[in-house]
Amino acid sequence: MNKIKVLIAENFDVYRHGLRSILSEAPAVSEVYAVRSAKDLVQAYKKSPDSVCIVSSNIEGSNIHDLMQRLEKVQPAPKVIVLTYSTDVNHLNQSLKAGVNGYLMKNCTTGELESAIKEVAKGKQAFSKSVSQMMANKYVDQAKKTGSVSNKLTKRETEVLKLIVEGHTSPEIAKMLFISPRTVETHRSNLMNKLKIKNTAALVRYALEKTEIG
Amino acid sequence: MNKIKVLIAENFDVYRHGLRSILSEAPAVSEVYAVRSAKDLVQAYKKSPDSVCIVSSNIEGSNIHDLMQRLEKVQPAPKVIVLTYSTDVNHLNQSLKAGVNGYLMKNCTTGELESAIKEVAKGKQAFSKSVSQMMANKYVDQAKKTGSVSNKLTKRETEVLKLIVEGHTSPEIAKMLFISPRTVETHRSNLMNKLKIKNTAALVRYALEKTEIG
DNA sequence: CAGGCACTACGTATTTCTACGTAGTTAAAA
DNA sequence: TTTTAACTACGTAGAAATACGTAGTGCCTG
Repeated sequence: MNKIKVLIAENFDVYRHGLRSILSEAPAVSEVYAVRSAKDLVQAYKKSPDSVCIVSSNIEGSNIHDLMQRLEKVQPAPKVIVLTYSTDVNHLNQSLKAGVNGYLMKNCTTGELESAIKEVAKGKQAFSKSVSQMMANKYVDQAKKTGSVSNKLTKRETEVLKLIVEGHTSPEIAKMLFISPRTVETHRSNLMNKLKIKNTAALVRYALEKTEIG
Repeated sequence: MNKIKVLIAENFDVYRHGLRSILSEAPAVSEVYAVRSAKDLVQAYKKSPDSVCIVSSNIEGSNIHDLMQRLEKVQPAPKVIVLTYSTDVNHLNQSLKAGVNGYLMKNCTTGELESAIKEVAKGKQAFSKSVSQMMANKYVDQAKKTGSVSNKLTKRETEVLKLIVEGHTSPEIAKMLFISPRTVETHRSNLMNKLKIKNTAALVRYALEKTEIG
């Protein structure tokens, strides 16, 4: 197997230095190039489209989805590993949807990082332990929920939920959204039915812990 | 001014490498030594008690308070900068109480890191912009709250709040705590008065975002 | 076009929550 | 010892939330 070229895109100084330092010493890696922004990454990728890209979840200048599209214009199947700082489930989902090949937590070990790069270079996928455990748990959770997998909320429901989380009562929300208080309560009702939740407290907790609200 | 010795304590590989890489290149720094755990840090500190310590907020093997005490046994006024990954206000408060000299966010720049080390080496304090901004905001918030600074909750109140967050109603909580439902409502009432909060939703949000509950 | 989904709205009844009080006991602090 | 704080408990009243329905309109899709 040929040695692997790696492109790092990370706008935080310390972390970028850390990645470069570790990967420079990795035997499987031949070249390491580090940039700060999404724009620079795309530029660099044009010059060496056979690289494995390591991208920070909070990369400056783009979200993962757009970044992937830009990379795909250069080369149809870019190899991208996302490194994340948070345990935000939404971000993971978005990244997977965007088609990334790996997803590691910021606190991964040198070993995890290296093996992930090797796997992705081979065309496989790579997830850090905590991420794959989390995915497994979610899968079980979903299955438990009577099989109905997509408990996605509608726009309006999300809107209402957001206002509930912000501490507004139903009448207040009604005024804000220019709808009837009853309608707000219908939305509350539907939210709770969908989420198998029985009161406001649990609803707020759900929103803060399992959605991008908050 | 003499060059500064730096001790790094960070259990995450990438970040530790990053710090070492950056500080090795810093002109003001003469020596850099990096360890993984609190225990190792104390050991290393005994050998060079004139070092500035850079400690990860999630350092393995100790909390900040105990770590500071251990360092103080070696040398009465250890110079410690905490690097944090989160925006957790509680952790900041605990760190300040423990007597650390600096507090930086993980996403600080190379410049911020270097100048913080210089400041702390001089015996001054150093906080990253976001941290000092946040402290300023909190100060204003506190001032607004009619001067009453300590809005700490009692044990019982914390207990009740926890159960509210878990989605239990007042009657349920009453049964769990073997007290009257009215008493639970009194606690709710007191909680909301203390926190200037007007309903359950805001209470849950407060608990999840600003306390260790959840 | 028919069917499904989202959004809207209402009725009724019950439960829970919130506001604003009072007050006894106990344990710790001044 | 006096005082303070915490925990307990209750009354009354009104506001809000929850449970259980029904139903019209618009939009998109098969």
